[in-house]
Amino acid sequence: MTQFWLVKSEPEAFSWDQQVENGVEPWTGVRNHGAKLNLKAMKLGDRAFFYHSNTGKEIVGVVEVVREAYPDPTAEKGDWVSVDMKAVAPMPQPVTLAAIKADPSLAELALVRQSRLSVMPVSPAHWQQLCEMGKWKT
DNA sequence: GCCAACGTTGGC
DNA sequence: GCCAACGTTGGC
Repeated sequence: MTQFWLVKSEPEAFSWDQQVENGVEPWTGVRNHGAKLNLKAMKLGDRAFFYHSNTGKEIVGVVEVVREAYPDPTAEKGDWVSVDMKAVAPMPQPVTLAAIKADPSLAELALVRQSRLSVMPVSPAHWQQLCEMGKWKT
């Protein structure tokens, strides 16, 4: 069964434009145990919102998992993992954090509740709602 | 094993 | 630039 996620990146470090340009890109550098567990739970074909933190603060696109968890090549020690993500398409209309926070039905979203978590699950209901807000065409 | 100090992330 | 949240480190 396909699951849904949200991954964050500071656009100064790695932006949606770079993801689109590269096509498939390893998602490395996660150094938080909660986020690591989420990476490990990702399956081929799962989709994730690509969120720009810090600058932008909005969901800008959708990516798909094309390789499941493997040891993070950028980790010098510890058993951190990476997955490979492929750009699917940009959000026709980016969904801002402000819009998410303004909607009471999204108050349970981990993005709102745990602002520091960089990889988090999104429930199917929330996924659908966020897609509608972003004018996502399925 | 507890807890204070400190560092990092991310929103404002 | 500030501050809240929270993870990590180190003394006891």
